Amino acid sequence: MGTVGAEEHRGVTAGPEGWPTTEAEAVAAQERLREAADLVGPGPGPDEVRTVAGVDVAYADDGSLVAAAVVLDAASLAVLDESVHVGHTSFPYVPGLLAFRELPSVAAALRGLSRCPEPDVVVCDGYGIAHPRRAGLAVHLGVLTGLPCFGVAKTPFVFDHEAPARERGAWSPLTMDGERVGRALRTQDGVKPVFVSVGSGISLDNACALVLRLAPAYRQPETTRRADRLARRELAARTG
DNA sequence: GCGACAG
DNA sequence: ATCTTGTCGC
Repeated sequence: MGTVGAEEHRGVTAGPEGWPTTEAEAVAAQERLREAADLVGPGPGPDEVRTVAGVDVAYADDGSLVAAAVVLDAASLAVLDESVHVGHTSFPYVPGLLAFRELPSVAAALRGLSRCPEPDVVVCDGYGIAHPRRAGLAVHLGVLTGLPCFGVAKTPFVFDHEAPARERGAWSPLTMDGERVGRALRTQDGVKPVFVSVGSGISLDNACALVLRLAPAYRQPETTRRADRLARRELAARTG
């Protein structure tokens, strides 16, 4: 259980009051967080979701970063609102503690949404309860914002799963110690699946149904693609 | 005990 | 995450 590097400590004042600055504090915060997550309510079903937000962060070599939030119309996938937050890293990347590196900036980007400040659902780039302490990025953001939230990751991390059938829509359980923590969901025929796990305020069924609507043409949901593109474009514009 | 490990 | 050209395929 080490301490965060000294250079990484600078700037933590920019984060929320009481935001962890060491790995030990972060782990303790996650233990408390899992209690606050809503893993019961099914949340909004596919036909009840009008607006969906996607968030992502892009990093530069010098420690600067750009967090982006994009809100899409769930039916047409048209962009309804966009927001970026420019900042710098205040916590290193530590497997299992990604939220402490990304969330302060992501929260800031969400606060910057002016046209559509309260989307029906938020989609994260990473995991929810599929996490060593059941407190991944999406759980954290869901509790922090009070909005239904789930995660869509690109790699299996440390979980087990059988390959889902080849067709779009096919899925198989993502497990950890025999416990179901998410799903490997095929969003395109013959393309590697994405890994969906609940954060808070929405069921796994509803999350997966929404992911399929958000991914009509590519592996990843449009929310993530749009947020990723926006963050990179803004970072490039501020760099060389 | 050590290493691997979302982005 | 980021570093990076061409290349195979619809």
